[in-house]
Amino acid sequence: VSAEDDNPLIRKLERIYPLVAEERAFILAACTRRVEIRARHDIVREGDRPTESGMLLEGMAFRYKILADGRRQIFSFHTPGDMFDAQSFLLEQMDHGVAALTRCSLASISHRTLHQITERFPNLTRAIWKDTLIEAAILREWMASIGCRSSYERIAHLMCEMVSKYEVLGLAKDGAIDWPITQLELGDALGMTAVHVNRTLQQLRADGLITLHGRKLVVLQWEELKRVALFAPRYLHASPREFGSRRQPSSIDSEIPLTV
Amino acid sequence: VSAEDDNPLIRKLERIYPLVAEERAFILAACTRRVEIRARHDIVREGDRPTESGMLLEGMAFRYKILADGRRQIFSFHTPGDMFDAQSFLLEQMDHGVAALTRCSLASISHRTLHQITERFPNLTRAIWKDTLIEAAILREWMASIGCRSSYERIAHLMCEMVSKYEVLGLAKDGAIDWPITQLELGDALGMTAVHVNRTLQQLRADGLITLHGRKLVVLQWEELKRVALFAPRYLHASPREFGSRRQPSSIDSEIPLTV
DNA sequence: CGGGGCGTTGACTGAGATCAATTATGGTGG
DNA sequence: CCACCATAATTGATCTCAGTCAACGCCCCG
Repeated sequence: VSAEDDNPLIRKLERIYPLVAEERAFILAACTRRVEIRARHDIVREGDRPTESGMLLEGMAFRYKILADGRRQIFSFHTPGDMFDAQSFLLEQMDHGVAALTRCSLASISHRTLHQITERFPNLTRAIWKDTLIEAAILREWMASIGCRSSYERIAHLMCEMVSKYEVLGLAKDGAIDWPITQLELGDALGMTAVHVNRTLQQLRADGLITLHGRKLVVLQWEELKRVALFAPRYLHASPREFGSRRQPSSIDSEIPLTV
Repeated sequence: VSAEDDNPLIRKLERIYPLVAEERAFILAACTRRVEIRARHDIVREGDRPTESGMLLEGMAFRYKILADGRRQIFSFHTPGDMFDAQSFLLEQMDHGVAALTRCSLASISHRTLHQITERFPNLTRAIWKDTLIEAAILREWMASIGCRSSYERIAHLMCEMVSKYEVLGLAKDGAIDWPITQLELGDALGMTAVHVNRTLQQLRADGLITLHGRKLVVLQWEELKRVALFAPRYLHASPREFGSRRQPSSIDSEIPLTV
């Protein structure tokens, strides 16, 4: 296992866009500075003008915004390999904050280095740009959840999304994933109150779709969960191959491999 | 007035990132093909694999997604100069559709040309990338609206946003702008029903904040509208200077020019 | 002048918010 | 190892904003 294979950002970029050795080496050399952030602490705040962009090595983080009167909206949950504030390279001032959901380990890339990448490595530039576009696509689906889906469907959909992300990372075992998200955070992410999140989770449990306790989510009925969530993973822009690991082989699956 | 000044995309990119003559010329040469689209017709559909990206010259368009059971979410409204599907350059398949709200006039840039831009014009690449990041920032604020704001605040906020956009384009006169959005579309954009949009609009009118009839929106009390909308325009990432055109000069305005 | 969107209104319903306790749970220091 | 505390989860009662259903008017355009 080389150092390159240990870098989750390189692994991610490779998944969405093949890189050549020189590009990998440049990235590897670029993300040197390491930082540790405690759970529930800010990584970047709205209004900041960062001079470097962070990349998640370990742990989970989320983006959020707090309105003038205190209401909070959470926009995304981030997993290792995510450049959660790549935008700060081109947009001087942060229009939202990023905080650690668990203890997080970060690497950072200076904006100066990112500038050099855009000057010298068009291929790498497209890869990182593409990554920011995928994030926007996920944001849109999330918005469709809040705007269109019932609270039951919303939670189911977020679970489908998180399990899919973890599977791509190889961090899901038989539909079981880490779930460090509190019910309050889940509410702020999906536009509902913690109380109603609680009742809806109980409904999902009662329906036998999931179990959830002690920061661990287990999906018991994947097909049914996807159905109720209206989950159509095209928006994740991951190659269909990457979803192949679900353990429910059937003749239909092999005939229509694009259907997830 | 040169041909360059007539191209709304160049004007927009210049606003967010200064260009040199060669870059302007390349863009100008690139957007040749013109298309006219009738109101309420699709420009691109979910599932399409475009080979060129469109740019709005005239009219208004919107992005949307329709869930499996017919519910629709509208994600954004686009004005002249917007590259409403720049993402299709890097994401092969459309995960959402784009449709014309009014009769639209488009120019298109082939993905081959965009590829050349990323190879040869890093500055231009950053400008277009930055534009896609601003769009994502607007998306996030929109999401905060649906997730956190009441329906009254939501509509007020969208109006603030649209007026601000039109002002930057020089298409707003004393708080009056084109408003070709039907109440049904407004509902699908803001996650509420047309009936409730109707009642909420009446409330905004009764409160003396706006008038709205015959595709024309007039803001009567800009400060009050911003206040109830919790409008904090940082997320638009336009230089504060660009909001200076509001016709309410006061001593305070000149002392604190950053306050919009 | 007639039809189809679009806007408007009223009555009723319901999903989810709010308020207020009570019960786990997990991390900490003695 | 255990008491302690803050945070998170859970439960019940009540309320309200917004959805649903249905009807009707208006206006533009063919």
